[in-house]
Amino acid sequence: MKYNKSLIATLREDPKEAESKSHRILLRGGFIRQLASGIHTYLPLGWRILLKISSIIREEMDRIGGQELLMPALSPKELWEESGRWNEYGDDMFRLTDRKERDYCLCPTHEEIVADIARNKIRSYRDLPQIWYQIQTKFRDEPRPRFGVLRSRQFIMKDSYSLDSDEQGLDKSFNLHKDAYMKIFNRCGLDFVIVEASGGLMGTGESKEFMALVDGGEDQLAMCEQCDYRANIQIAECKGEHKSFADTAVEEVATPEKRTVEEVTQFLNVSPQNLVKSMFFTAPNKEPVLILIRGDYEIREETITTLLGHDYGPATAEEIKRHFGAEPGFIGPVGIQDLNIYADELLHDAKGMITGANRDGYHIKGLNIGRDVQIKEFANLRKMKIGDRCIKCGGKMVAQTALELGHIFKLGTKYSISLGANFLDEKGQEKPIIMGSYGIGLERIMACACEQKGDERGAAWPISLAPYDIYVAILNPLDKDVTQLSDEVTQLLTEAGFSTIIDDRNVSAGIKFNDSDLIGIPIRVTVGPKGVKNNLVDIFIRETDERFDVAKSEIVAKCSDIKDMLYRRINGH
RNA sequence: CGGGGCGUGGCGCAGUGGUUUAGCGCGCAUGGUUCGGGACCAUGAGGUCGUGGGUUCAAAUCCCACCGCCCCGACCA
Repeated sequence: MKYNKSLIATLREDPKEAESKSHRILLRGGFIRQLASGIHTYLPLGWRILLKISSIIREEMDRIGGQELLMPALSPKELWEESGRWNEYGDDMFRLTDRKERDYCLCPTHEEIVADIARNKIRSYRDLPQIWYQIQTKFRDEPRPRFGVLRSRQFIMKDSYSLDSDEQGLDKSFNLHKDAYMKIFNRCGLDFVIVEASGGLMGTGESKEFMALVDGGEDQLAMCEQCDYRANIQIAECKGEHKSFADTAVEEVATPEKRTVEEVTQFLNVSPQNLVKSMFFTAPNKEPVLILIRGDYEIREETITTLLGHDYGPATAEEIKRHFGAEPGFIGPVGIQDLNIYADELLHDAKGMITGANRDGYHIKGLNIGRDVQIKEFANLRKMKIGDRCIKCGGKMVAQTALELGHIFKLGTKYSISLGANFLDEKGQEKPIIMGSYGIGLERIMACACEQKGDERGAAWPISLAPYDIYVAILNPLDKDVTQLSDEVTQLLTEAGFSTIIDDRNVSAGIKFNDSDLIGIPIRVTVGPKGVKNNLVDIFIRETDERFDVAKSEIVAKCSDIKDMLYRRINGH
């Protein structure tokens, strides 16, 4: 590949829209180009990286028996109505209408389509298990695309689906994927951890996320300092301390305009632990509920989903006023008869608490949960705070930002039941297929490699992902001796199986060096007038900053050694 | 959706009512001199100043509306 005629366009200055490290590198290096918010072109360099990633994924998916297929990106509404997700997905789903006024979506994921294939093709337990996968473009109308390719509205995903006849089969498929994913991310040269995760819209079964530790990632991980407990902070559980105060009678106290925990604690000169937050949750066509959390905690929304279902959300101020006769900030559980009340387990037996009085401008003191409130269920409803104790070992919990690379779910029968994807078991009984769903974000692997391996000079691709193995810098392409040597060198390297990009531009040396650093090609071979007299070239390793003078006859051997060394570094994980 | 910022040749920016042809750096084109960490000289091409409306003798510049993009938050496989 000759640079001179290529569609490689590096930018001399940082594009102003890029703030995160990976976004800056990808844009400056000419790997991607934005077309609209959250929508990108993958330019030749970026696309070659994505192709490298794809082939690693293919190899590992094929190794666990996955069969590649390609489902359409466009899907009719009916399938999504069968599963209920036509409504559940809401504004995150791109929708469109055809000329006959039929509704379609651009698929954000493909469980429905898989279930549809399965209900037609799978008849018997003898047809199971199956693993189907595709590498395909997904569409999600994210409320806020950001960080370039990290959260975008159109992105490439490897999604696979397992079909099994029983739970043991699902466990096996799940673990096969877990192992394959570890191999994939290791081969891509990334540092990652596996954490407990939330299923979100996918379902409520077991799920794990593959998280890359990066500064400024979108997700937060909760990690125990002592043991190996790691979880997405959204679902991390923790041990908390029970607190109780003096057991007194309920008493109203004026708290004019004091609505938030902070305002009330300051006004009454108490600690947040002394407060009970009352949160009103509603869902369309379902009974609203009241959730009680101690003042020093936030609600763990995952619990709402698992406890109540994900159509529940915080009520509007209007709904609160209508139900409680008071404004948000002044509502409480006392005297509430018509609602199911759930309380965090730390409030069990709590006495002498402060909460809203259901009267504007007033709170009540002396709340005794056991005495004054009818609790339907106590549960762990609170979000972990840094410094809480580990649920497993009691160690101290810390937080770290991370980037989600992949996610594996045990779906169970959610989609097979709603879409009627059944099979006949050994006894001739009809049963729903047990499904799993597994995703990897390809662009995220690319961006993550920039975050973890890149530096102020630009990208430094792991050899397994690099768009080219070797950057041949021709320092003076007008010098016949130099071009003759570089032609010979390039031919030797190509014949030895290296992919090369040849910088034959008639520009100054500094530009070539800087571009090769920015583009992040692992090995650079410099052919210039200095070495040409002695048939010497300069070989430079981007990742380690090592430099060697090498005779023409040794170039291929040296580059092979370096390539092997770079692969060993990756596998040394 | 709330808060903040930005929109001027390909990129980064200046200009914020009146030297009538809107500037600067980079890039691009042509010719020449250079050539080991972002060279130099000369000549040249390229802009409905996001869009629409308004104010004014006069608008990139002031006012209104809309659109787009970025950041923080909300939300989120």
